[in-house]
Amino acid sequence: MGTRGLTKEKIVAEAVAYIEHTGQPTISLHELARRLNVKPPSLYNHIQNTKELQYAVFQYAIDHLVAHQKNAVEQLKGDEAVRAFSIAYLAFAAAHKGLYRLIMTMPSEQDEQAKELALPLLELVVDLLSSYGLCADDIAHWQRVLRAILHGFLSQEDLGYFYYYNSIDLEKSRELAVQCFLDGLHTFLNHTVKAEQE
Amino acid sequence: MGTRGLTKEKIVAEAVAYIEHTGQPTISLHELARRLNVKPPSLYNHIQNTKELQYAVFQYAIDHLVAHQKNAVEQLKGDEAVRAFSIAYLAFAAAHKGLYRLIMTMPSEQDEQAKELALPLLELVVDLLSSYGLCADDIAHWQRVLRAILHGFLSQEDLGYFYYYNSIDLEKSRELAVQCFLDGLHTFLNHTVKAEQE
DNA sequence: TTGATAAACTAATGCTATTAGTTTCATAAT
DNA sequence: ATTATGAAACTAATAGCATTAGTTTATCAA
Repeated sequence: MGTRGLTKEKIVAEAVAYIEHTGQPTISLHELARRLNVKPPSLYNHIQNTKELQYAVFQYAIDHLVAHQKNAVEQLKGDEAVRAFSIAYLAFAAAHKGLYRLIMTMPSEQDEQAKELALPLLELVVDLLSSYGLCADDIAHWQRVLRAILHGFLSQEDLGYFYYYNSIDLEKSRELAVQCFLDGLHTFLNHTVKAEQE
Repeated sequence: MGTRGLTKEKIVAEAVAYIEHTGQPTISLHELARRLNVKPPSLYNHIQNTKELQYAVFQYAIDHLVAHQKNAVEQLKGDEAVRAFSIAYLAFAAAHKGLYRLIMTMPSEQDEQAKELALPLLELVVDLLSSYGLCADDIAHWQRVLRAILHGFLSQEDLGYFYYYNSIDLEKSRELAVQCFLDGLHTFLNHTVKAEQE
């Protein structure tokens, strides 16, 4: 009993390890305590509640996703950057199922704190689209579209909605989805340019 | 005590009413029993477990969404149909937050039963894209893309990921997303036609 | 050596779902 | 009319979850 070198960092690390291993986005305090050789209430000496733990893991997930994405688009611009970003994004979700599931279930409309934590991801996509010469508003719009496509694809996949037509190549669908975004963006840019010339 | 005219239908109806009212995708048996003036274990005379209840509500949600969508695209074809479908889809999610949340959290990769129930929705989108002259495989791909965009948009919105740049018109983003899909599809069709002519 | 503090503990509460075993009521058969 | 059966309610109990209150222990500084 007494002091055992438990810290918030170790708790979060163990939670992350579990989530990475199982693919589930959460872990119960019971299971977490068991793995740390401690009784559940002891965890409350280091964390406020499960919410705070979730925030910490969410933070970790976002940080890693953002680092992963930054690395993927380094030195790239335009379509090439968008393509690299998309491929990396989808790959991250596949490699870290539990973490991505957390990212895609965690925040809620009212939860300001969680949304703050997710800001870096948004900024990254804004940067990604900055080389197309769009105005700030349009960057905001297209940022939403790109994220909707990528996230929507992953979400449907995860939910099993793409299970039907199983035989049909998922990889090709993904490429088409990304190409669709680029073609849609190009068409928009052409129209915008034309409109400005008149 | 004794018999009170409780049925599975009434239970499901009450669960649906709660979900529609609160916007939450689930209801606890405790709350459900309370609303039906019954003790929680009594519900087990009519349902197997919460899973079965969820299936029933999910079924209801899918049926209504499909009916709503069928009605929206009646008589329409091509881009007009896609646009009407998209607008109606997004409107349904807004009007039935709880039901759509259930649709977007319920099935899981391993749950064959839930995925069966969702099939009509898939078929609807396949029909929607049937007038473009795509081959079966390409319909399957583009069906995925359209659903990814619509669902991804709703999901991000619901999660609060579009909260930033709050001032920027959500409605316009939605229109851009749908237009993006159509432009992407048109570009794809042009390329396909060209390839066939060579 | 002592005393304060941090960090563990036990015990208990209250929320879930669920099961076992019991009672009651309505209906069908005598 | 009476009785018996089965459906549908009940009570009581179990088990898993988060959480709180109150208690003990170990470490570290005075």
